[in-house]
Amino acid sequence: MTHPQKTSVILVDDHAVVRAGYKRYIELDERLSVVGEASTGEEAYALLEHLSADVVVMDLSMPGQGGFESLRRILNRYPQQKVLIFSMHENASIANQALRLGAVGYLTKSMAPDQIIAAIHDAMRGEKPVAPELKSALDELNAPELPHHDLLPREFEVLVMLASGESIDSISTRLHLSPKTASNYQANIRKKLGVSSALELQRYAKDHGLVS
Amino acid sequence: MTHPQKTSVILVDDHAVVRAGYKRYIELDERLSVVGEASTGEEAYALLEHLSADVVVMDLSMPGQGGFESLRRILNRYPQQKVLIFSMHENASIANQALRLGAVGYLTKSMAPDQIIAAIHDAMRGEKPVAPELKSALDELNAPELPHHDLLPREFEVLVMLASGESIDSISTRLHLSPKTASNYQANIRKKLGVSSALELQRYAKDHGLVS
DNA sequence: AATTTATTTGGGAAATCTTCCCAAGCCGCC
DNA sequence: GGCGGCTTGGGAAGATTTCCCAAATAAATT
Repeated sequence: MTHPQKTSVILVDDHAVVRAGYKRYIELDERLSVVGEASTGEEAYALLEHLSADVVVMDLSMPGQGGFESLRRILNRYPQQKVLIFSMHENASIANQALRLGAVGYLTKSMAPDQIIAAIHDAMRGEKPVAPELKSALDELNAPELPHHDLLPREFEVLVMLASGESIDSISTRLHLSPKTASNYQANIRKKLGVSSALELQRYAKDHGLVS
Repeated sequence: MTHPQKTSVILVDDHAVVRAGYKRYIELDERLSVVGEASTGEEAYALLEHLSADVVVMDLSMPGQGGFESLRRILNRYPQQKVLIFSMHENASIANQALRLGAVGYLTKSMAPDQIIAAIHDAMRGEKPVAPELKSALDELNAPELPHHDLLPREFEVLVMLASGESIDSISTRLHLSPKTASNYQANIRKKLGVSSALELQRYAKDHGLVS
């Protein structure tokens, strides 16, 4: 029997040298073919206007929020597009954000090349391949009983500001609160999360994907 | 005239798919040949016992301090070895640390493939190729009038501990100081660096490559 | 050797921040 | 209307930070 038709793939990675490696491996599988390449999210977005592909395999190489922003825009315009993130970052909270945005899977560099190929086929079959070393961390991250889930809305807001380095004074000004109130929020947040310093709080927020 | 002999290269990167890309590009240049590959620093170190190469091209892909540690060990054992760092991180302070450790150059993923090839030849010629977008930042970083250059030795030590998240208490214990003294150091450090909170201090240290 | 100079160490006192407890105002809900 | 949860901040105690200063030690200079 002749197999139906090849799965088409677009590669997005700002590293030409890396794309060459992906391509070599992907094309070792005769059921796959790389039909396009892009070196930035914007380029990928533009490319999709002219060219459709079954799967977009894309790095999230993160100069700031860049990778996420592109993912958001692509999925906004082409909600059915299967986008597989293939990131350098083995970070559950980044993976979590990407999957929430609608990526169909999240792979990491530490996976063996054939696992990556397998993941592309999995995605075509409707599965949501995730790097095995992130599976448990992801479940953990989405567990409903995490400490920060019972922060009050306002507390959460303050938490994010604190974790991104803002001072009590700046927060109280921006939120039109008395420094006293902001400080009280901080104390409550720290108690609920079980941390005792600004740096621990920042680490908590980073680990749980509340700030980048 | 027949050219002398090929420049031999060992590739070190924990991403098989990336190594494939490097290799493809490097071998497009007939004056270069990839004589070995390794997927970890340890492997590279072991490989060098059996195999010598003109240049080791190595990622610093940083699970913790891993990349630096390997670089340190390799250069300790083979001080003449030319090691070219080819990192994903366009971060001047990381580059700075690597170069101080004795790497012969620092390239980044955003460089064009032919610049990378050129850099390998540069290194063979005794030059120290550095990614152009990092040049100025590196000069900046090594400028002698940076605030942290006039910290006292002990202050510097405390700075590093503070920046990596240790509390005053933990520092005073580990350093056999009174909490009072540690706290005084903190105040002096903050004044000299012109920061006013733990997070700002951490950011300063990160930006200047004092901690990772 | 004697003297300066820089560094390390911490106390005292005041200022500032944090914590803990509590209460008033507000909003939605039954 | 009354109850409950959220937001807002005061009061007071406690802890930390800051600033100033001084003794002890080490290093450098003459």
